[in-house]
Amino acid sequence: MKRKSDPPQRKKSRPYQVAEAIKSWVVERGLQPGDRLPGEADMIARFGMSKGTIREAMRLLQAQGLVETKTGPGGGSFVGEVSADRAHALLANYFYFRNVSIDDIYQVRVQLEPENAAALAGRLSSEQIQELRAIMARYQTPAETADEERAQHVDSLLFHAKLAEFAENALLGFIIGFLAQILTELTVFKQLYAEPNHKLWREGRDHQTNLIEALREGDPDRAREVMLEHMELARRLMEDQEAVVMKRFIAE
Amino acid sequence: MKRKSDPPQRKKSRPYQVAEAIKSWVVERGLQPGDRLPGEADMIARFGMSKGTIREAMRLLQAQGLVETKTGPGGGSFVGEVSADRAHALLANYFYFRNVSIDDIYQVRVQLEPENAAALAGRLSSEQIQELRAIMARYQTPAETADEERAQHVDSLLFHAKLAEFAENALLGFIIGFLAQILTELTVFKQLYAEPNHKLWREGRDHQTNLIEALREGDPDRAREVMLEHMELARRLMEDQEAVVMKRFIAE
DNA sequence: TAAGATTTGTTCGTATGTATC
DNA sequence: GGATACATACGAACAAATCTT
Repeated sequence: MKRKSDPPQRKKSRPYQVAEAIKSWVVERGLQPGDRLPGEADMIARFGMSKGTIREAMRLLQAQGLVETKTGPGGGSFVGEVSADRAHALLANYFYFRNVSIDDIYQVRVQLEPENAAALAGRLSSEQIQELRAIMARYQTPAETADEERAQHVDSLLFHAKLAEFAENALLGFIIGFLAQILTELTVFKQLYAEPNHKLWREGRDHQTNLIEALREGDPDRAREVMLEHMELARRLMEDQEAVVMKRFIAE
Repeated sequence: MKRKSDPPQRKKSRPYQVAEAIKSWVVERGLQPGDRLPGEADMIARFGMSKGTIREAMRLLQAQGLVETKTGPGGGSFVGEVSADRAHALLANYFYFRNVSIDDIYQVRVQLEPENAAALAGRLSSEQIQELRAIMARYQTPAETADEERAQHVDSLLFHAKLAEFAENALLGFIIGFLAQILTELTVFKQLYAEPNHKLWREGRDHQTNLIEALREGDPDRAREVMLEHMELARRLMEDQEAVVMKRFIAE
């Protein structure tokens, strides 16, 4: 398919082979998160390789979030479920050497956030609505200092992260959550949102209030509409900010 | 922020600490892909740790695609750029234990593919247009067998992957490429697209022909429109297929 | 082609750390 | 607190890959 003339294709290292074998093993047996994997000694015997090699293999899997290990009796390696945070971090690495502008992020957000809002209309429990209100409450009073301003922006991104968490479509939810995460880091570490524009910011809060209403009443069209306005507003707010990009490595 | 009462928080393993240190080192010095990292012997001296520990640290970084190593003279560890394929694979792991239906995928595609098409209108070189045509050429003749049918569907997904590759918005491009990748794997390994519907399929090809025209002429609105129709058609084609989800582990 | 130099890859034996009972 | 079971870490030697001459 995509090979020219069977290029070099170096032999894969043994830890790598072991890691692949373990993954296949997990898939074939349909193991679930928390299920136990063979211990070190066991693997040394099974694969006929040294302890170091086996350990390196486990590190490969650990870095991907696929296994977790514990020491002590009853310890060992277990199948792990990749957390959203870890997946965010691994994905952020991909963009580290690539240029992604704020506007690039909003180009995606404008498309997906309204869709998520619409899909959520009428499907949130009163507890979930309550959670959203609780987050909103944190930025009802006007910010006085630049630090407060930043904190409020982070909270408003948390609002979107919550909506992402509530999404039934895990794919849609992940992407939105990832974007909120990136914007949060940019807000905290860079001087994003440097110049507050209070009028526009108040408009933004009104959007969220209206959005919660639409979600509660189960009006998908209105939820989509409100969120779209909200995104377009935010995008305008960010207009000057450009070229500031994702420059970070995995946190975990 | 999110801690209850400073929970256990076990001490991090040494390889993990070393990996973190190396990442910071790369970030602080602004190292670029291909840049050389200290050799094993050097690190053993710097960190005052054993060879095995250092090697495990490198494996952690390797699994994330952040470093590459080569043996022999002039070999060693180098800063690596995370490839799209690797990022796809790492991300797919996140969805392994989560339910993502075909329709979930299309809910995102319907929003993003038209946007990408519009953004690309009038910005493709004639070489790029040629590449797209070359791919399309592969499925102009009606498929006779089920295998041919599948191969054609894979090629048509390659068409979308190419558009993703051409995207100037790396974020948008990545997501679209990821979805094309997932659908390709589902097509190849599961019996997705099992029942060919020739009439709808021909419509799909016409869409792509029209799309190329719109891209060449630099008509974003038409490009968006055509792609949207194309997506809605594809979504309808997949209507019956549901619950088939991402069940696989990392490939490379 | 072949030998030597350089750097990562692998092994084994031993010792230490850590959590459970 | 002590015994147990497990991962974690060290060090020295050897193997394999690859570049240079």
